[in-house]
Amino acid sequence: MSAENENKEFIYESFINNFIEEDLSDTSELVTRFPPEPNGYLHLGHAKSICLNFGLAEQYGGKCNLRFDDTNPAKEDTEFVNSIKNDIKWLGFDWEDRLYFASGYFDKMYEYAVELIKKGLAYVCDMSAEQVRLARGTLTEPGKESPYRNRSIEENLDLFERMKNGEFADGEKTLRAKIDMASPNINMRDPVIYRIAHMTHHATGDKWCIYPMYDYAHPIEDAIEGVTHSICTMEFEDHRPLYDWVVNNIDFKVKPRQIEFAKLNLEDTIMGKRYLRNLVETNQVDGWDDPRLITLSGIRRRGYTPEAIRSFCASVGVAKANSVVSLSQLEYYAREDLQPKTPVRMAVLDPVKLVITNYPEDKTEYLTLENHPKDESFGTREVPFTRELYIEREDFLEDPPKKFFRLAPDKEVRLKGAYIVKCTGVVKDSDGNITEIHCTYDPETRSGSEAAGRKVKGTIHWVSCAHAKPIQVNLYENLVIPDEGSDNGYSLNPDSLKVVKAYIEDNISDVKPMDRFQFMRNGYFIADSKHFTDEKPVFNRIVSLKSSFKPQKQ
RNA sequence: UGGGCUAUCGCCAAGUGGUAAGGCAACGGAUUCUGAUUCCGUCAUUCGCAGGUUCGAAUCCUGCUAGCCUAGCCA
Repeated sequence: MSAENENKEFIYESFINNFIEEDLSDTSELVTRFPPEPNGYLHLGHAKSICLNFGLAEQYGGKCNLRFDDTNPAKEDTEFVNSIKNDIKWLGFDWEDRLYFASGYFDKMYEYAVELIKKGLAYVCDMSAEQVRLARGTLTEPGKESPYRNRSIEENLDLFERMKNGEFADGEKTLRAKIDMASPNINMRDPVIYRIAHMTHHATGDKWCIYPMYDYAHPIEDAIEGVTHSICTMEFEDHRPLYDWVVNNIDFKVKPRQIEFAKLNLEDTIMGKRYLRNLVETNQVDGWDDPRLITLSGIRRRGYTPEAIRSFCASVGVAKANSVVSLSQLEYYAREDLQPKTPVRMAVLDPVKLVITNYPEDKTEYLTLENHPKDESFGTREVPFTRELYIEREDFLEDPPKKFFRLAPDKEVRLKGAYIVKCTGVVKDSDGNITEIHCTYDPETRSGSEAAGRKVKGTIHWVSCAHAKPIQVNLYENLVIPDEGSDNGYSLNPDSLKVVKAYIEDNISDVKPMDRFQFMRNGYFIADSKHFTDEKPVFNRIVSLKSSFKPQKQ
C-alpha cells in the first residue's frame, strides 16, 4: 500500500557552501552539529536547521553530531531529550554514535576556565545581577569596569574553586571574561561565563552548582567535538567575536567557524517556543502534538510526511535575509509527496441524500474502483452501489452559475466509477432545505462497459447510504489570524478546528492509526494517531487538494 | 543613539564586472470518470533610492533610505 521510499537527494547551495569549500582541505572532513537545548519540543524552524546541518554533512561526506546544549538546569528536562531524538529520527536523520551533551564536558569546561584565570583572562566578580546590568553601559555609552576586575590570579583561583564547592549562594558571585568594558559590542563587555545555581541538573544531578553560560560553553563544545562549521541563526552574529575569543584563548588545535543564517518564518504562523508552550499549558490546543501546531510532533500527527518536510526545507533555501515563506509552499510539497503514494477512497464530508428513482430498491452492485489513478500497483476494490447514496452538498446547486460542472436540475453528472445520473427534482423540508435529490440513471453508462463512452463534464464522488461508515473528520485552518490590535500581531482563530461527521465507503476495516488516504476531491487525510479506533474512526485532513474551481459570487 | 546584519518578481531565492537561474503562487491552453495529477506556455529592459567609476554594474565606489538583531547571572 505504500510506495517505495526512494531516498531523495536534497542539495544545499548557499553562501555556507562557499565557506565550507574554502575552509576544507583535502584531508579534513566537514563536521557540523545540531545543538538543541532540551527545554521544549522541536518545531518546523528546527527542521530547517536539522536538514541543513545533516544535509550538508551528507553532501560533503562529513558528519553531523547531535548535541544537547544543556547548560541551564533551570529549564531542561529528560522528557525533551527523548522527544527531540524521536523527531530527528522521524525526519530521517541519523547521528549514529555521535550523541553528546554539553553537560558531558562540564569537567573540561571547568579546567579551561581555570586556564583562563591563570592567563589573567577571567575573574571572579562579586557584583549582583543588577549591579552588572547597570555597569554594562548602554548601546551608546561604554560600560564601567568591575571593582573586582583586577583581583589577583591566586584570589580568583581560590574564589572560583569555592564557587564550585558550593560556598556561595546563587547570584553571589560570577566568573567573568576579562575583555573590554568599552567595546561597542555589548557581548564583549566582560561577559559572565559561569553562574552559581544550586539546582539539580537532568543529567549531572547535584554534582555541580556552577554552570557555564552559552557563549562560553558553545565554542568549547564545538571545539572538543572537532566541529568545523558551527551553523546557527542570525541573532548570534553579534556573539561571534566572543565565540572566537573563547576558541582563540583556549588552545584548541582545530578552530570551529561559526556561520549564521536566517531563521524560518512561515506566513500566519507563530514559531516561538514560549508562545507554543503557553497554548499547550492553557489547554488551548490538544497537547504539543495538536495537528494545528507547527511542532514536529504536531506536523507528524497532522499527517505531513518527513519527505515533504525535507523537500520543503530544501526548497526555502538558506540565506541571511529575514523572510516569511508562504503556506502554499509547504502545502505544495505535502501534496507532491502524498500524491504518488496515497490510495484513494470516497468519503462525503457534508452529505445530502441522492435517490436514483429508477434503480431497484433491493439491489446492491459491487463496482470495481481503482485505488490510485496513476499507479496500478495499488490494485482495485469493490464499492457497493445502491439506490440511495450520499453526495457532497456542495455538488448540487438548484440555480447553478454558467460553469458549474456538477449536479443541477435537469443536468447530468457522472458518479465516479458508476453511472451517469440526471437530476429530476429535489425534496425540501418545511424550512426550504434540500433533504433529497432525485435522479434517474442511465444503465448503459456503467463505468468500464463498452457503452460507457458518453462523456459528461462533471464527475462526483458518492457513498452508499446502506453501507457507508460514519467517521469523524477534523478539518483545519490556521491556528492564528492576523490581528493588528494584539501585541504579537495575531490572535487565535476561533475556526481553526472544524469537526465534521462524515461518511466513508465501506472499505476501512483494516485501517490503522497513521494510515493515509486521499479522500477523493476532498484532500489528503490521516487516521489520527491519538484518537482513531475501529469503533470511532477519526481522520485529520493533512491538506486539501489544489483547486482551480472558483465558486462565482452571483 | 553605538555596533552588527539585510534589501533581486505577490512569496522564497540564485547571481561574486559581461548584459536577471529556479521553486511557490498566478494566468492561459492540452489531456483527464478526482475542477486533482500530468503536460505545454506566459509571468523582472530590471535588481531599496540617488550619484559616480567602467566599453560594460544587481555585482565596484560614495551618499541616503528602510527593516531586523543587540543593553539575560537564557539559549
